[in-house]
Amino acid sequence: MEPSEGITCPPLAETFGRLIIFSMPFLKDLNPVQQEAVKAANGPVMIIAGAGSGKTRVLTYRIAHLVSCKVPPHQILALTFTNKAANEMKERILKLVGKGANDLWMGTFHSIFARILRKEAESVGFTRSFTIYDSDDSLSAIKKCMEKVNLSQQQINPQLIRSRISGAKNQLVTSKAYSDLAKDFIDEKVGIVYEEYERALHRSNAMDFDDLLVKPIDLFRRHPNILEKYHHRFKFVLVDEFQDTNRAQYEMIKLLAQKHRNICVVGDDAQSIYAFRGADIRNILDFTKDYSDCQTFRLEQNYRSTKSILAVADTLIKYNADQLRKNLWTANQQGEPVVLIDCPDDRDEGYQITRAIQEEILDNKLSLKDFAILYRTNAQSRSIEDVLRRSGIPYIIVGGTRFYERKEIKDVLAYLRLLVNPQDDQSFLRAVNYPARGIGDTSLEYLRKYADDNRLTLFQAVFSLDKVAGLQERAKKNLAQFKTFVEKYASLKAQMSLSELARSMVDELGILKSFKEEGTPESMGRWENVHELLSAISEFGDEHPDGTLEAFLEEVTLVSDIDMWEGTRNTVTLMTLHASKGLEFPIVFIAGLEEGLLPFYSTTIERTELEEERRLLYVGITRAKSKLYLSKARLRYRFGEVMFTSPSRFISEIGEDKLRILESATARKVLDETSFAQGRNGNKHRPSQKKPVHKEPFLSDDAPNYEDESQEVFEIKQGSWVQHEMFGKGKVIRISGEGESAKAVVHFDDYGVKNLILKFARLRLT
DNA sequence: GCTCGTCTATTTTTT
DNA sequence: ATAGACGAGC
Repeated sequence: MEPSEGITCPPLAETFGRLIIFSMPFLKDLNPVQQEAVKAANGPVMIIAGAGSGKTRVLTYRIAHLVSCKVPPHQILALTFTNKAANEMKERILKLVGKGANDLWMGTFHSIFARILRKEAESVGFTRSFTIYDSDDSLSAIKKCMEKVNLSQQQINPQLIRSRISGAKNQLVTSKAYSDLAKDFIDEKVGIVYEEYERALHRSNAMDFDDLLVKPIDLFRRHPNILEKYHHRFKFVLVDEFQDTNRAQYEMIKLLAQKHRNICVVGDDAQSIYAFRGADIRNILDFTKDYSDCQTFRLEQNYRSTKSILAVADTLIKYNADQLRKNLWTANQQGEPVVLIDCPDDRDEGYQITRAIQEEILDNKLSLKDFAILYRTNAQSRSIEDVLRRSGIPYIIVGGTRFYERKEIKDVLAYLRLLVNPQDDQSFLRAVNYPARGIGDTSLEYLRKYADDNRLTLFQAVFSLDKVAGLQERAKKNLAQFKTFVEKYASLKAQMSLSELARSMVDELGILKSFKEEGTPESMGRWENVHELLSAISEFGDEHPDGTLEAFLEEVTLVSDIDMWEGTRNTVTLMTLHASKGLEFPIVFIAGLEEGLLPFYSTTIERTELEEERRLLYVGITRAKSKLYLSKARLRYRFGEVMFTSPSRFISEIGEDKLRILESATARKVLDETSFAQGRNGNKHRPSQKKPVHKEPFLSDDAPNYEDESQEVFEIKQGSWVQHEMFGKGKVIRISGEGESAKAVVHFDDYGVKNLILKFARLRLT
């Protein structure tokens, strides 16, 4: 190993002490271990950071420390898991060290290496305008490859093939090696498809997500001079969420850091929740072997949660056999007990959560953005949404059907992608007959045959239509028109702004018009989505005045759901447990603690998978700052059928002594509009003899808030103009019911018609 | 080649 | 429950 050239104020250990005092007054904000972790600038460092232990703070201060020690920011590479994490960190560093932070190389593995690959594309046999295929694109490419090698989708599920290929890539197994190693029928076939798939990608000048990690490793191994260049460039490498790295990512880090050995990884084995995607906890263990001189720091003080919450988390995670020694503790208050709400069904679960939110808001002066509702599967959001919507509680959902994966969006993007890279066969297939141009499967089959025989891409094949056997004259004409269309906009690309280009193209395609003409609610939704895409493009143009179409497309393919969530709007947030990683909320609900759902399983479950489910719940629990609610339903609709459920094993692992259990059998009746009035006669829903945690302003006469609000409620009638906290101004169309169960149908100027329960909606007259 | 109707899987989790 | 895939008929 050569001596590090990264630091211009050597020897570090001696000078740092003084430097810090003058240039880093902010070190005071750190506890002793955190300070040590920040100051250990040279050599390999591993930081085991428990949940809420100030991990991000240590990472940002560490980088700020390097910068204040005269390390040029562009020599620092920080790899994160989401764009959101990268941006947040960058902002925090900006505050600490000023503008220089803009030169940091900070981003997700995928975006950083996409950037490097664009620069070096030629060396791996691609051009710099290569397309990035998302999992959807890979899947359809794989289907095409299966057709080509005469493998029917009935024989092997294409999804299975995709996940095998992806798994192989994560382990750095090439298609050749895969085929050579194949032992059984399925693996043999996967190997064949894998090889074909690689050829297809290459021909299309496209890479899938996994390639963004694999190709750079290839590049560095084959071209030591290029690796040398990046060694020179990145003298300090930091990796966040190290527990979620896979084999390929680990190799990559190793390659990049092998010269200077200034590698710092931060992670928490207890929060590893992406093993299903190839993340390998062994990376944490291997790190200490590969870097035997590494310094290890353990951040064990939790600054986020109450003692009650942490005790629940700790009890649970102890059931995992695979874990590193760690002792998470907090100096925070004991706090309120963790609540488990036991509900008759999933609809009631939604009611109970909604009700608890309303109580918390009234009792503790909290606002909507203080609440998060977490669940295992996206499908669970529906029953909760229904109740929130009817109660007039604004909410936002992170995830679900991703915006950029919607069909209409991908259709438009396919055109934009073709303008950049006409060789992209997947985009070609998507665009060529949308909107319908009379180019059907048969014609495309002829075209594909010709392209295959002559080793051309589909777009290249369109240049010699006369040589394509079988094509009807009409199909030829239509294909030629399509070609002209793409070429026209490809050449306009240089002359128009991004948003002008997209707008005029969408216009000429008549996409918006046809959605509007169709007029169904679905097509109007699509119309809105395409509009939103166009505004996203304009916005991108405004933010990056010289941003290219390539850059926009790349950003769009590499965003995650959580990246788009700002967390600033005053609404309740709903998301999956996975998406919640790295976030925190004063009050957290985790719904659906039932066997099969959390832990999730369909048939059997391996121990390792079970442990991952446990970690997943652990992640959810440790998001909560002051109060945590768990909930379960005895009946749940799944696959459109009512299913009996049994309580999650995690509940008994946590132990009932650590939980306050609320039985909601009668609460449902209380909330039901028809019987609401009787509900106030001491129809308490808590069987517990303990004092209820909260007053029950909605159920008892002594609730002052209710009196206050009812005054307003009385004046709201049909035709009134009202103001809602979230929906803004609107006009009351109809009032139904009376007293506490009175409901209003309101037409809001900006949000359309909403059905609200007056008591909860907090409408004001305008 | 297109459209309508039926059938099917889909409900893990994601860059 | 629902959207996408697939097949039959126009």
